[in-house]
Amino acid sequence: MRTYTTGEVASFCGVNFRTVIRWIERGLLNSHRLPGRGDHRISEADLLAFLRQNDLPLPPSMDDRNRVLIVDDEPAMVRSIDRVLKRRGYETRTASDGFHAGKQLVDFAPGLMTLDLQMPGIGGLNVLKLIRADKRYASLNVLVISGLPEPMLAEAMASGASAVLRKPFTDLELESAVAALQPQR
Amino acid sequence: MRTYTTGEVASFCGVNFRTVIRWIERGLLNSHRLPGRGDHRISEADLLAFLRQNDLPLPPSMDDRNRVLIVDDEPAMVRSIDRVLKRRGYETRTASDGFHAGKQLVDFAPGLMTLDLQMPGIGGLNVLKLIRADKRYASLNVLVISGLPEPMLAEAMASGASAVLRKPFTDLELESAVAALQPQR
DNA sequence: CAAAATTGTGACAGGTTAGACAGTTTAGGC
DNA sequence: GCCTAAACTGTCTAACCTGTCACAATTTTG
Repeated sequence: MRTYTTGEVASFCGVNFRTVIRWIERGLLNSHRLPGRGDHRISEADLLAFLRQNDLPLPPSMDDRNRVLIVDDEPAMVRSIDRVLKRRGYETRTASDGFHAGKQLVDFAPGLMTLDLQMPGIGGLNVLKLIRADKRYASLNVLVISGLPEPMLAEAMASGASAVLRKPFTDLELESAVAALQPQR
Repeated sequence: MRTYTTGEVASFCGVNFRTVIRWIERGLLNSHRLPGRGDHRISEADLLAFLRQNDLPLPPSMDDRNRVLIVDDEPAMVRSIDRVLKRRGYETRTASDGFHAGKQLVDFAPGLMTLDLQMPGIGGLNVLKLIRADKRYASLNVLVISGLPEPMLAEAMASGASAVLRKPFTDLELESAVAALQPQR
């Protein structure tokens, strides 16, 4: 389960971290503390409870589990992945080029992105590297899907892929690859 | 997303903070409240909706007319445009590929985008078409900048460019092209 | 047309807390 | 193992909240 620091909670709520600590001291928000400096760590569940209790808006990043962004330039492949994931209850969006991928990434705020390495133009590996260079997408899972040989897949893992899936794959293999990446909250 | 306090909204609108609270109480302006003292926090979207609804002027930081996104794959050209526009008081960001352009478009929410047609990968014309296919960017001005021959520029206009600027151009030509596109609100 | 009622805004007071600052320590990244 | 960004504590100030009142502008009524 993910935990948040006081600073993260503070920025979610648009307040100073000092205020978050006061909420904790007053018992409004649960936390546990690290030895050492006594850092607070707030579990996602506690934060969610607090936000709901006070009618505060959820940070979009906390609701992203259900959203999958499918990035692939072959329409047939997009449709195939889309069908499988929709059937499993995921909310999906698709992008078939780097521009759309970047746009959807911010707009849609997916929790998971499936990424074909053979993208026209920018290339899937570069998209992956750009994402990993941006802290805000640190928690985004990227499932690289490709028919390229093993060394390329290994490079993708080295560049920050959360997992890779070799083409061709069965529906079941896709489903389990995606399920394996779902954070257990 | 940024949030504002009643005091900030009050100073934007030139009224007493007490009045802002009354607007909220009357349901004219949405807000959520913090535990503790019960401070109001107004999201940028809610504030924007309220200001538009009542024909109030936008604070400069929320006014997208001040923001220009420069999209060009040649670093020298980017710097040149950037320098001219910064000097005129615009807030600028740059992108040198489709992916970044898409990301900045959502993140930065510019009022104007300068776009080079010869982009690596996706191609500027396609970027333009994608933008025009998205209703949310209907009010975004796109200034196409290119050294390509007339027929291509005409095609850009047909694809939704707000204006075109032929390379090479002088600083003054750029300034007036940008100024001509500023909507008079 | 004038007086009265209504409505909206600002001002003041009293209570409470969020934010800023300074000084210190450490968790996390390389 | 080192370095930096980010966390902690304590304190003070500024900002926010509520309630009430006065005043001005607008609308209604006589």
